[in-house]
Amino acid sequence: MKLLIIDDNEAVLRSLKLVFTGVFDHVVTAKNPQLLPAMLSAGDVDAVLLDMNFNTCRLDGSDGLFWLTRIKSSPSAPAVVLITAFGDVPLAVEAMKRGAEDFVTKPWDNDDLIDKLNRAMEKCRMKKAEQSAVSEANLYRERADERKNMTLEEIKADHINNVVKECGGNLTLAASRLGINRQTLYNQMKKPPHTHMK
Amino acid sequence: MKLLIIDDNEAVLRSLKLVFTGVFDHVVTAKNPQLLPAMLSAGDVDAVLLDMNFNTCRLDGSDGLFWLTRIKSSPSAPAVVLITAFGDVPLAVEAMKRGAEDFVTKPWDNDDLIDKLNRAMEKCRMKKAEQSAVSEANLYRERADERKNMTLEEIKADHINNVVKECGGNLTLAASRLGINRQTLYNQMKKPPHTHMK
DNA sequence: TCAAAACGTCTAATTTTTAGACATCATGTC
DNA sequence: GACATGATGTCTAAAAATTAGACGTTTTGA
Repeated sequence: MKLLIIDDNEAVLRSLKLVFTGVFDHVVTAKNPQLLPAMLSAGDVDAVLLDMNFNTCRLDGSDGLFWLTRIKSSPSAPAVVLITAFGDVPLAVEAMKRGAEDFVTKPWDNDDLIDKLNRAMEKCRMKKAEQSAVSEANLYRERADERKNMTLEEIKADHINNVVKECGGNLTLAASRLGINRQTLYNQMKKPPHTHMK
Repeated sequence: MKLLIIDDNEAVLRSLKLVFTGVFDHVVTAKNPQLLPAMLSAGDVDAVLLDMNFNTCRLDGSDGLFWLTRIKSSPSAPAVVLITAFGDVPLAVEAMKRGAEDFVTKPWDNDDLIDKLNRAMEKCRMKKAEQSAVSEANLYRERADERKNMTLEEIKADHINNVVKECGGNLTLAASRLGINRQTLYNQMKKPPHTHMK
């Protein structure tokens, strides 16, 4: 498990790092989010604990929202927990709308923060699992659409392939499952990909 | 468009109703959420504007969270926007986690609130559309699983049925699409549902 | 090591598919 | 309404595919 902690206050950074050392295998800290894209590109970050204010002129959290959106733009994005000293309700709501898993205010409680990070990662895993289930299901939908324009010969060849694969190459079993003669199965498999008879 | 407004303060209720009359076709108000399940059962509510505190002894919003969860337990749940005078960040975050589309604090701005309701409904529509797309795609996945255990004869019959349906019953066209002789298509369709040859 | 199962191949009988032809029926276009 | 175009239902005879069964060899698993 790898955690990225981004906060412009060095004392906070040290303190947070201490909290999470032992909880995460790797804890990486950074004083500003400029290097975030590079750090995420490796794809091995499981969670990001992100402060909302970096630009001392802007304490409205828009920096944090910007980087949150940036992090969450990837489908393999890590869990993101936002942390801020100047948090108000509208900011928290906006952050949640943009996909943050949690939003906490300083000062924080160590155990509570650990708990929130764990839950955030779990939630993020769930979201990803759901998303991949969706894309997988969509593949099936696309296949069904393609089937509509297939010739009977192609459908047969396709199904034969599937069943043979399912039977681990056992042609006798596959023929039995398909309800056809073993010889016929041989013939069908000997055919070149697209043979238009006559 | 139908809006449900739940708030224990009658003055607030009247005021909110005024705001949304003209924006929604129907605006129904209630002083407490006890009747919510009954009001939602008709299924014609598009949005709920829900106050977080009804029990005067408990101002932590737990009542609101309870009812939020209750409303969102149905797959056809309406959009929910929470409104509270005692809102803090943790409560707002928890509400968003539980599926609220938005969370606003009193006092409110009329135009802003209208805007938030509209966006909430749009968001809710998007969620539902996504959800129904998922279930539809899952149907296709199930069909593909069933196909695995089908006989070649059954697969052929199934595909023939689909293509014929696709061609609106035009057998000549269907035969052409299937890449088979018209006569053959007649023969296949004349077969009783399950004929195991010989 | 040994038996059961799978493989590859063959044959001859059976069944299916095919192209083509033909008259009839529906379609919609002028 | 007349007419052309395309779909339908049916037939034939040739071509092609499928079938059960058989046989020796190879794999597999106990």
